[in-house]
Amino acid sequence: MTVEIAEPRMTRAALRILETASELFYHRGIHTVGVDLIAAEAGVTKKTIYDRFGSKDNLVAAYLRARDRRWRAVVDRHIEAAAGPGEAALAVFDSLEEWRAAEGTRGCAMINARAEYAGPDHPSRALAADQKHWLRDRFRALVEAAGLPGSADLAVELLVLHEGAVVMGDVGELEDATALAKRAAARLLGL
Amino acid sequence: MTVEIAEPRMTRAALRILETASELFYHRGIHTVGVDLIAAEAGVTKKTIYDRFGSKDNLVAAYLRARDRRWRAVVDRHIEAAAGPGEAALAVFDSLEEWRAAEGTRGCAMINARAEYAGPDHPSRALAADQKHWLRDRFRALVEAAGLPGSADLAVELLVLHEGAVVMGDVGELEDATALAKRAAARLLGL
DNA sequence: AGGTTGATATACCGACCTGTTTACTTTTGG
DNA sequence: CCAAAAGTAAACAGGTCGGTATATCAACCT
Repeated sequence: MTVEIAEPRMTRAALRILETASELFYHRGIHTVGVDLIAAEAGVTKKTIYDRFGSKDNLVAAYLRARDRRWRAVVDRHIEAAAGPGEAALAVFDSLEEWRAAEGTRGCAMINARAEYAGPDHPSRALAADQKHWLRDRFRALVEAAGLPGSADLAVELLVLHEGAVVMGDVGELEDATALAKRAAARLLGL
Repeated sequence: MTVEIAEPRMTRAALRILETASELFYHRGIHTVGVDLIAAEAGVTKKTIYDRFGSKDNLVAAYLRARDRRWRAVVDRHIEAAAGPGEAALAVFDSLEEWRAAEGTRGCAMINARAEYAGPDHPSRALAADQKHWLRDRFRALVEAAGLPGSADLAVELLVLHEGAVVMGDVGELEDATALAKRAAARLLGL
């Protein structure tokens, strides 16, 4: 159930558009950021945006997809750098801290996009499901490799902890939520 | 740090407005629901809405506040019905299932509102912080009453689990996420 | 009885937002 | 070298949305 969207031709201007749109969308929300603002901020005309991306919706989808790709790369890097499968599962929580330090603390872009576009047809729905399933499968593979029983359930538990940490890192000034989530994950894994 | 908003006079029409607005806001998102739609759906004119609530922002704040009150009542009922403090902490996860069965599965209204209104001044920010702090404090009191050490950290861990369960109950077709979160909470509590 | 209050009905305004169009200039690759 | 592709510039179209104005009607409470 992978999600496919027609990839626009990524010219230099298109890259600049995507970068600034990503910044604006994530930090200010999608519906509050107009195409005109993106054009002005990227030093580009609206025509170029519509020539490259066709519609704001397509630009939003491209933003979510690109961000997802970058995030998965960060997670994978932390997993591969870990000493063993158990440590790798915990390292995912470290990747969250690194990701947040670099990207900001406005929660999960997928979840936020879902909140803005409630309809069942918007790409953000499928993209978010994809992303969460991907992380759950990563957790499951690691838990299995660690030789722990009940890997399917345990993977979902880790996923829930992770998503909770993502949310609570934004709301309510609980900066140590991620560290505590990691500690809780370790106890759940018996480490 | 409680949040105060001028309470509008809750006439019968105002109640109908608030009810239908709550339904629409939660299930379709806030910015996609126009004031005209709310008026039509509630069988009320726009003037009545503005006479009662003054602005859409005020209506949104009233929606979030009312929903928060109802939710806290459900949680408290489950806590009070539990046999002991440990069971009460776990019962919060049962209250989530009841709440979701009655209200739907579009995640936390506060978090969703925060996603739509990114600005630091919007009431949803303070309201969400309030709500999460309230639940954390409930958890902390219960963990303390159960005589468990490290109650402050444990409370945050339970809160993270809870918020993760709220999110994952919506995204990614993981219906058992809440039950698994409860199981994980039990293990973290040593129950 | 009558004035205050709540509500209806309807038209309207200004701002904003997505998307298009036309005409012109720059870049770039075969 | 030159044509195709990419981008600039600026105006405009069509629609939506939050909010206001005016005039009218019905209920309620001293």
